[in-house]
Amino acid sequence: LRWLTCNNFYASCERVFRPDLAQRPVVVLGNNDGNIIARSNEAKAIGIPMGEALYLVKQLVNKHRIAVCSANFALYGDMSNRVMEVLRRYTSRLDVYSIDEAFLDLAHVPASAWAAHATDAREAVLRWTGIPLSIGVGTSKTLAKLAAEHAKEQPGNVVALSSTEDVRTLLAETPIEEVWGIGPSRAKFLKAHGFESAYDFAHRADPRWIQRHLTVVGARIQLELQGVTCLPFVTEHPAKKQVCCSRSFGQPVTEQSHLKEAIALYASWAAEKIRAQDTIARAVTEFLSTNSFQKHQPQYYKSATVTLQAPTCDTLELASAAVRAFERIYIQGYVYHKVGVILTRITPAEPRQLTLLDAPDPRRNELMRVIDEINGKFGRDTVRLGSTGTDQLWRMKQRARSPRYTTRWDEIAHVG
DNA sequence: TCTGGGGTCCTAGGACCC
DNA sequence: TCTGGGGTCCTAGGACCC
Repeated sequence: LRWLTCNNFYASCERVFRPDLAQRPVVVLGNNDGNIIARSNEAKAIGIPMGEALYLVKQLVNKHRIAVCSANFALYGDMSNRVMEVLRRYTSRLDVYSIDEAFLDLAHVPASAWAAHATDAREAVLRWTGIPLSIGVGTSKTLAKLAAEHAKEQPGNVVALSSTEDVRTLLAETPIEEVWGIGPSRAKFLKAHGFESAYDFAHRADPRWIQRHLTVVGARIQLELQGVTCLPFVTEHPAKKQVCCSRSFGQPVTEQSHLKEAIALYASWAAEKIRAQDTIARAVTEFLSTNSFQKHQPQYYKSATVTLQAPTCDTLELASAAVRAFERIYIQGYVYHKVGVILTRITPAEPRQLTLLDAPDPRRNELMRVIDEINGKFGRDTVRLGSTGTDQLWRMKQRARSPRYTTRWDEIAHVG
């Protein structure tokens, strides 16, 4: 098994089309340009913390001439697809874990050739996409991932755990909280019982005791660290069981009509997502909240769920259900910061459970198909519900988004 | 002035079925 | 004296991931 991680993926994507950024530290901001969600190595070295609010590090940004980019997920998603396509040449089975990580099945490669094979793949991806990778090789997903993390600091960015001695050394120098699946809560618990390193956990902890206190999840992590595969290799990802669309507003919102516009828009996006995976949803949850960072202001968070008579992927039905849920929980007088729509109880579009009394209108399916086709061709929201508003003053801010170089003809890179 | 947006899995408990 | 032994579906909350 081999684990791959793209290095500082979002920052690397920005650099592919902006060679002038190669010599400068780069940070990428989350939606609304609020906080930092990706940093180049140089930005990390300067001491910009992950997740930090931009305004709190403004002085460092100015002092070191750090390039600041708004998030451009259309670009990152497309670059990710390109990286994965190159990787498919180096394995018969690819498990795409996230936008910037994947597992390759290396069953056909002997341990002695792991490092050379990984270096070949790394060079091909760099040459053909411009994206640098770190690669770790191990006999379980958890070990491969640990090796890849370690590879970020090694020259060549490749680490192969080819012998039990390699594994033992790496585990011994890895603090328990750096193991995949051990978060703050489990790390605290394990340390309180004297297990400080990944090695302690893998070889000194009693499996029955782990099962009792950390459930089967903890038991699997321990076996994985011992080199025993417990996590499945996933080449076909099943449809999402839950789909969420939410954004914080570009400015504080008090008008009920503006909240409804945002809810209708997010419900429309969520509906598009479930149609894209050929599914329908039966339950619609709507939530709204004030800004929890504004501690002096009155706070309110609430969610409500509407269950539909029959599951659907129809934008009009889902948007209307979301607004109904909203009307049950909305209270006038608060300054709102965010709303979101979550679709659950998702099932395949066929076979479909109908209601006893209403026959579905086939024209609605056709309408959705046409809307998706138009928006796919001419860009998101080219056709949308009137209830999503006209001026949309509440929309998020993105002051410095790079062009969508690879997915929009009118934003393609110019040379010369 | 200013603080992201998505997901998954596991367990326990309730309601219900034969 | 004694009162079964399996299941499913759903939800909420916790923990974790990128």
